[in-house]
Amino acid sequence: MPELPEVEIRRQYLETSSLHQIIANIDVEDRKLLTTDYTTLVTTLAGRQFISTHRVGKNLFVLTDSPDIIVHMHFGMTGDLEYYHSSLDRPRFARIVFEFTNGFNLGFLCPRKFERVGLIDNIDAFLKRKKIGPDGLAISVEELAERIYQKKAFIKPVLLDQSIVAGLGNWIVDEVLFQACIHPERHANTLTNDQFNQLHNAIWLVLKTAIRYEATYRDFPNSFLIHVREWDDSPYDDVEAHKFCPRCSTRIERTEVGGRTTFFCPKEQQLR
DNA sequence: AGACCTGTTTTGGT
DNA sequence: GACCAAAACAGGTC
Repeated sequence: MPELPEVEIRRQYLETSSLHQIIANIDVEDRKLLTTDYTTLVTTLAGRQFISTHRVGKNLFVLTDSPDIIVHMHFGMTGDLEYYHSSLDRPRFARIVFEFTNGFNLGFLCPRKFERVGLIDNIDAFLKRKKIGPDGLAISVEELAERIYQKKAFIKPVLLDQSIVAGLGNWIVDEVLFQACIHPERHANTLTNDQFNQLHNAIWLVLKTAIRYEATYRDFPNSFLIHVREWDDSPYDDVEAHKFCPRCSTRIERTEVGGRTTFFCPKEQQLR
């Protein structure tokens, strides 16, 4: 699921594959995926080239050779990028394709159509309008504490809220709370200073680890909770082994918090 | 008013 | 073949 680490990897991918090539056309299979009118998108971008990238949370911005023409990409839950040459190699679900004059293409893959692409003219204005908070890797402990401290809701939905801190999705929040030993239903305004520090460290650890392993979950350290998720292609034969806490061997609980599937260790992540 | 919570959207994989 | 997963936003409640 493209959360901050996956979007960072896609950013690096786009940066190494698709800069400094002139855009000839954009092929769009389903216009619902666009947040900008199709004709405007094509006429604005034709003849231009991508020159750099920027990421905030799960949002990828691709800057062009015109300062106020920026492509915004959001990868939804299954979005991906693939750079390819021949149209015969067009990947499945490449519903938006940036065609370059050199014959290469950048495909934006959208299997579930939860993805969005559009033009913006100013990144800061966009972030403000969308109420996107500081990036998970850029936020300081003080800033994090300040923002969480005033919320009364459960800590899990608070961490999922992109206006508090940007880039954390469902599995990352579970992992962060596990690493910080905080119960997902702990009320945000009851956290101690120690816990804010643990939370900040955990966010850093989880995001950095995910980026280092290019978000390939099975490669993550054994100390990670993520291995209990069934969609982790287990490298081990005994799938049952993954249903237990990697630190204390207690059976991991699966519940719903704020309408989202939640995994946690009932022994190490207790309320109060 | 504002904080919080729930429902809807979308489709492929199981 | 029904059901689940996900993020963001709309709409609801108190």
